[in-house]
Amino acid sequence: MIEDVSTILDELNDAQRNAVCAPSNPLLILAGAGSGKTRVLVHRIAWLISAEGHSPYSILAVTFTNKAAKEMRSRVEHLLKMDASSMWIGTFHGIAHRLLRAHSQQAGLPDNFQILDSDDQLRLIKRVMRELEVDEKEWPPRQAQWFINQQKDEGLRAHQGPNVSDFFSKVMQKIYKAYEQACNQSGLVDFAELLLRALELWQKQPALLKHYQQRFAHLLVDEFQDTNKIQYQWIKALSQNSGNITIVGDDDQSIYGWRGAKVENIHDFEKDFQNMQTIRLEQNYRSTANILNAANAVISHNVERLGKELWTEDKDGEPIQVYAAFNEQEEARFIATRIKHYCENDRSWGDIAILYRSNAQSRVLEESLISLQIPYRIYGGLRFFERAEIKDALSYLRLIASPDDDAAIERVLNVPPRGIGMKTVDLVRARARDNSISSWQAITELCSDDQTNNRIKTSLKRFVNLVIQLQADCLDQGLHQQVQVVMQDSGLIEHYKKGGGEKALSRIENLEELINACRDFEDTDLDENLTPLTAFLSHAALESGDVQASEFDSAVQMMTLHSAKGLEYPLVFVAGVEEGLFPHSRSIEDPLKLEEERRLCYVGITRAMEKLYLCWAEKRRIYGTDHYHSPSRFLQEIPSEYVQEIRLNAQVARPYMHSQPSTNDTGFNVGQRLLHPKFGEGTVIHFEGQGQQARIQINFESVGSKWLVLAYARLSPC
DNA sequence: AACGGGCTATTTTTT
DNA sequence: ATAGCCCGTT
Repeated sequence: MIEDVSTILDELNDAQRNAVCAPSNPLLILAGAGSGKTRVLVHRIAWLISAEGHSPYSILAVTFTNKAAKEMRSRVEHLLKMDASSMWIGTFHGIAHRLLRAHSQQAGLPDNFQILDSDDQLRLIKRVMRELEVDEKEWPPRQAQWFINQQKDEGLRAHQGPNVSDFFSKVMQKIYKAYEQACNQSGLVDFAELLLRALELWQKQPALLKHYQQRFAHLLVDEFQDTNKIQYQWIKALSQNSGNITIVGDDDQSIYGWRGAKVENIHDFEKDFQNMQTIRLEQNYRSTANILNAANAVISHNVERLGKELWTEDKDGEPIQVYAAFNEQEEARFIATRIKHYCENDRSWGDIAILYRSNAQSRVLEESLISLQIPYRIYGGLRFFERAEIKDALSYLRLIASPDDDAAIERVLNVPPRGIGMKTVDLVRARARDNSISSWQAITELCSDDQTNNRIKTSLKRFVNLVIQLQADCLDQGLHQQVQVVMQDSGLIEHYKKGGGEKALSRIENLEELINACRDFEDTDLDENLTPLTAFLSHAALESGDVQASEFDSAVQMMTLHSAKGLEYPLVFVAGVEEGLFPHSRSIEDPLKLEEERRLCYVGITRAMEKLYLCWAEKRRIYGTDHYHSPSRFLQEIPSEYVQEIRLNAQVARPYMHSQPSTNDTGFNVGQRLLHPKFGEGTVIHFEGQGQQARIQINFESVGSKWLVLAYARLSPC
């Protein structure tokens, strides 16, 4: 504990200080990018404890990602020089999980419930659909998954259903119902369910709610603009009485509307909580003035804003470099070359980030980096606990914890292959469905049923015995021994070894890594209410874990704009700043989605501390076909005084401001507006062929895109 | 059970 | 372009 509380306020600016020691009333901190948001949150926690004398136990701090939670915890510990491990700092899901474990009975859950990640969830949905005989071609399981999660995010149970009862909703609803039943049958809880159950716990158990309202006298919520309906309701229920709630957010950085986040929650907060105070953090400590001004200019084109303008005491810095490339290869080559030069001047690879709108863009960039021997690290992709071999091993562990876990059974019933084919699996499923029992129970029944074919019986019995044997062998074992036993005796290791080649090798390595992960876990937090195994399984599902492998090597960081939120780099490249890609073509039509794209652009720009490159390519190959794009409107929204254009390639002899893409012998240009006597106005998007054979592709407002033979089409510019 | 051909979808992602 | 997935064949 620190004696002199004023140290908490040292080195804060006025706004930050006001936020840190604001009275315990509803407090909204509108914190712009790079304005010291986390800092304020951490210092406010410290203030509550040290200056106001509140117990650390009375504080609940909620974040969205495990990374943010970890960082907050360690910074609180650092600032207060105390152990914060007993404090409740965690993700929404993590905290919901903890509550549900503590009150599983009252939440209507079995005490050994398991968590389904989205992959598990999809598999289960597929299975349910097959049982309902819903055609997967016609009704993509992904869509059903999306529907179910969306319903849950809105707080709707399967029986409540959407107001509209069109055919689509009816089918989806049917799947939702069956899925819900399957989850309950097997004691399975998906991510959205964690949140929904946690909310229902408040609603159904007023006494319990009251207890936690008193317990958590101070609630702090990070990245509030990302909360969905359920999360907000949960927060509200917990803190509305006391009003001791601090939320930190930035409506300009709301980029997850597409997955249920509601910026409107910030507005509702104002209505729902009396005496709310708003504090704006507008001084930016990250970027040069040029970068900041550009970001401000872009975001000012949005209508839906609470209003906030970042400023800095920093110097102007270098102008923002806008590079027009001929195609994506050239763009990539340019970026790689610039990186090479930058690092010759004693800068580290790790100071650099390449950001892009969609993951598909990473490939070309990667190739260029490789050819110039630049080390890089790509974010995204499969994480450790999502790898197939890991999930197989975890499924066996889940069966030890609870054999009724259908999702786990489905996964490993025939992995490694033990002669349980589709036919047998169908038999099991049918039995389970008809008798409303779990797959495990169905298998046991089939094994003792004289009707069952002997061959089938033998293979099923082998599986049953295996699981029972594993359970027995693991009984008094430590966690990592359990994993070891399971992997050996289930034949998983053997199975993957047989695969041969590079892939098999890395799989084995991963499985060995799993044992290490268990060892590490054993040394750390063991929840007294849970068996180590259950705790570990939950940990695996809730913290799927970044690939940490290359984290310590200095490498150029490549990631999507979305995953760059919260990070900062001295040098940032944004690749593919083109209409149709960024803003994405699927967002261009809808003004709300377009604003979200613009916020994404704002996030991208504000990642840069010293130097920013915005790159676009005139021609880009997407899904195997060439597309001609004009420079993104976001580029044009940056006043030219902050920008410097780079044109190395003589072929692109055109300033980005006035888009006038590639000419060819037709006399028309890509991007040009044309009038057709029948189809009306449209934009040229493509050419093909020359002379009499020349064809032109035009995106008409009335009929969409069409290929026309130039010699016959009576086109006129407009 | 393993392989291969044809078909399809393909923004963003955490938990 | 390409990866995943289904279905048919070996």
